[in-house]
Amino acid sequence: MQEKPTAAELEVLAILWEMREASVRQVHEQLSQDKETGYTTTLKIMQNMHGKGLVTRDEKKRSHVYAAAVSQQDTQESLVKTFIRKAFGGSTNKLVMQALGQSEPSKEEIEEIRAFLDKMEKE
Amino acid sequence: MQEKPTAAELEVLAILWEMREASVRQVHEQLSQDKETGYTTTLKIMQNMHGKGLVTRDEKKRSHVYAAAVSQQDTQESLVKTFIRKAFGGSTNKLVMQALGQSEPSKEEIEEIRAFLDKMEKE
DNA sequence: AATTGCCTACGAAATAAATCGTATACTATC
DNA sequence: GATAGTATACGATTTATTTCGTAGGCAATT
Repeated sequence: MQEKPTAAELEVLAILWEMREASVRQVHEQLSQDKETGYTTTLKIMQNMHGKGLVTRDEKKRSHVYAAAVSQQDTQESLVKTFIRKAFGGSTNKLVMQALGQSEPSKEEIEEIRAFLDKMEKE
Repeated sequence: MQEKPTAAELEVLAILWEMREASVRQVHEQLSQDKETGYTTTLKIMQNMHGKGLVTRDEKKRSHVYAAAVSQQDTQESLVKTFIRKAFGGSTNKLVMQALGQSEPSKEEIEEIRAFLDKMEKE
């Protein structure tokens, strides 16, 4: 089973899922649009992630090329599972209703959920 | 705005929301059903929470009586908001579908969500 | 009044996570 | 081949969180 990413690691994963692959420099440039942070901090986090197996890296080039080693799907699944357990006593429906209730969804978004429910029910 | 509870603090809050009010001893007995932990650890966490304003306490009795000072609703709202932003790039629908998709909801649970959507749409 | 048991307070240690300074290496260009 | 620019490695520091030992107080029982 994969190691659970920390908050900082998750930010890096989000960027890698988006870009498919990237150097530390590229990731850092993305990151620093949102927050003030040093280059070596980003580097260290990505090195840690490599140690944990959360990312792969290609060391052929001088500046290593990183890519996510865990899928967004699997990671989100694991995060949601933990979150439901810790914050909603294990009730998925409570989380879902809380989330929908506070988000003021548009008609289209509501329709999307309905369609999803219909599809689930068929299986 | 309320301080965001840490993981350990959230466990205590969950118990206080359930019990309405409780001594450290009572909370600790609940907690230690799930995990091995020392009494003074629970005590310290609850003292910290008092310092942060997450709980109130009545010191009249020798063993103080604690109660949650933040509502379950508000706390979950804030946790969900942060979680959607960090783990789902801000998309409530993605979270909702991920959660439903992995939970194998029963017919009743699906109906509950449908009813909730209907109700939301009316408002 | 001494003993026992349970309580709070408090500081400090242990653990986890994030941050960054500095050393060192590679590469292109002058 | 010296210099400038950019890379990685790595240890140390900082910050946040969790854990718990120990001291001192109060109250019931002997």
